[in-house]
Amino acid sequence: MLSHKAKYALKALLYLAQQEETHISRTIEIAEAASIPKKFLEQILLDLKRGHFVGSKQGKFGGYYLLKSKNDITLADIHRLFDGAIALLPCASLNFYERCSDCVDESECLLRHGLITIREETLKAMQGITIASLVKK
Amino acid sequence: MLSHKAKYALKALLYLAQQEETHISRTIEIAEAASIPKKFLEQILLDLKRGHFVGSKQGKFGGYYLLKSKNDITLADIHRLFDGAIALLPCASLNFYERCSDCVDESECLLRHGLITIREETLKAMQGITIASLVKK
DNA sequence: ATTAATTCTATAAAATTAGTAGGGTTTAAA
DNA sequence: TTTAAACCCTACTAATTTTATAGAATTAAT
Repeated sequence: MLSHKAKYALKALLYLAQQEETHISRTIEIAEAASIPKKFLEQILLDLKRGHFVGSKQGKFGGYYLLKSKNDITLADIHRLFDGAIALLPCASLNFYERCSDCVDESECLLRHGLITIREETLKAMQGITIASLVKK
Repeated sequence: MLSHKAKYALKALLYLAQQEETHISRTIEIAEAASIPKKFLEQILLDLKRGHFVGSKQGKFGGYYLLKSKNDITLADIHRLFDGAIALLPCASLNFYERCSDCVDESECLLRHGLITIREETLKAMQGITIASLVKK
């Protein structure tokens, strides 16, 4: 399941993607349009900025805008940024690999093999969903 | 990600699947073989029993055994029993459907459509992984 | 200077997770 | 019929994560 943070991030990105290219959106504007608590959204937008998905303009008349193309922001990206690994266990993860503390011999683990299969399929599916594909409905 | 409970459940089921058909496994035996805290495993086995995946024999020389065929226990089943919905949001779930409180009009939600696609693909993949397929390596 | 916006850090309440504790109940063997 | 060995059940707890909120600092345009 997605955290609220990830869900709100996606909704915010969808909002930005639907504005004109040159438009700069204020946090409060996004928050109201997408029913997201404003102060919470502030943090989320900063995370998206640190992840180089959005850019910002500070000061009066400032706000946020898409930095990457809608076609280059995938569900997998946002999941990883806010909710971490796509895989079902850290030992089956590419980007968030961690050994299981209760694992005796990883290469012999019956579970890991199956979970790597799942990760591959889920990842492919999540990479197929982009902000652009969602906006196009 | 899977919870420890779901992971332990899968490891316990894998252990049971590798025993002879007639063998009854004690909790302590599974716990030691699979490095699972015994008292925690007790709860998990009870949940598996309530889910009709395993059967039990009480009293002295009692224990647990597989109730369903290894081919009929899927990763999707165990995920749902311990970790709930397969879908990334409750509004995109079949078995754990819930409306989003921040959603104005669900039929118009751009996110939901994509998440239903993901759920369908993930579910198919997870239903393809059975205890039998994991044991066969 | 003033105003309006982002940025940053700290805090807090609520929920979830990962167990632990301590019995109660059932069964079978001695 | 007593006893031991196992499952069964409920409650509790400590730690972590999640979901925010608060308030001040910084930045930029007028």
